Amino acid sequence: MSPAPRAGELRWDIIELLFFAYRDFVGDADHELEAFGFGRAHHRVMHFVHRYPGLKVADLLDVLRITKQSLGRVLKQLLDEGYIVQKTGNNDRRQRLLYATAKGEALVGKLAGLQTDRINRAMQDIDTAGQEVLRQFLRAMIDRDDPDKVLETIFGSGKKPRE
Amino acid sequence: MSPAPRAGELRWDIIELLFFAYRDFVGDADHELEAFGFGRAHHRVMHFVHRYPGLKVADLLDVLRITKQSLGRVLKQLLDEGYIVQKTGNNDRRQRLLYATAKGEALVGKLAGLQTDRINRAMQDIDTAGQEVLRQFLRAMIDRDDPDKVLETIFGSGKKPRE
DNA sequence: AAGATATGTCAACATGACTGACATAAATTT
DNA sequence: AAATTTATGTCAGTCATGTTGACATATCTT
Repeated sequence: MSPAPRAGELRWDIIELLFFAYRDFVGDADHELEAFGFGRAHHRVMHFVHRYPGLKVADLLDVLRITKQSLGRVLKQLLDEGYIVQKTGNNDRRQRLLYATAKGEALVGKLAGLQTDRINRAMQDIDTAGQEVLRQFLRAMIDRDDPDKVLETIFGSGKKPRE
Repeated sequence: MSPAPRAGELRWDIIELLFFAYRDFVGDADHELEAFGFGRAHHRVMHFVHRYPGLKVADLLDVLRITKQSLGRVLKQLLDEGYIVQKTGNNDRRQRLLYATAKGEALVGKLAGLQTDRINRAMQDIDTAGQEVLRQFLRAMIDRDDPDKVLETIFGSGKKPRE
């Protein structure tokens, strides 16, 4: 009845640190995106298309976990403005494989640069072993049931999509 | 020894891990919130009111970095449904100090329990030193210029707001 | 008494989610 | 060959949560 759930056991500190850390982490990109008239949705699409060239629309929907209607608007803008191109699939001509253009790569790189600066700053006093603990933690925070194509790459072979 | 990236290299791996880890982390709460007809906005408000009892409305606006109009709708629902109560400030009777009710604490505790389960799972193979590295990293990811009242508490004295 | 501050509220609007329905082209199955 | 399924795109409407601007009220400060 009186729940008093597990008063001493709750990880309030980590929960809060994750909130603030992620807020400021995405804030770096948000600021820059304004200048382009884009939002977070555009960033996420650009990021994964750049990192996993030739991604199918269906794969992207899986990764982002949004509906095709929602993706449609954002993707259309990125196509119209020349940040992404589509190529018809070789085996299956219904598929539209997605690739970042040079313009798209430049944008994604700029945003990743800002976020990398923050990460490097936060890691500067952490040795190599500590950095590996960090990766281990972040990977273990991610659901592994029903992984999408990107997570399969991240977890499956350790093979990296780009250098 | 994973090669520490040379200057100029981008931290694609960490950027991506943060995206997926945070998505699944907040996903735990999102799912549960649906049953209450609430969203993330309600969760954030409940969390900080619970953790920092007697928080002023203005402080909450600072922490959440949203406008009072946006907060207003969410806060009104939480007040109407009895998850939060307001008390007039002692020194300054214009202030409305916010407190979680038992009902509110139960909800926040439940959500924190779900997230704590995930954190514990992710930390199970990490020793105490590693866990401290983790906290250090997350703290270093947060902007420290212009800290709000909550961040002052987190950074300022190390004094914890609750057990 | 006048002004500043803390809060609340009305109205309008933007973004990025959602559901449901339907269209087209291409692949697959019968 | 015809029927069905799949991959994608699109129209229309809704919802949640953010925004700006204007204004009201109570209370504190000067």
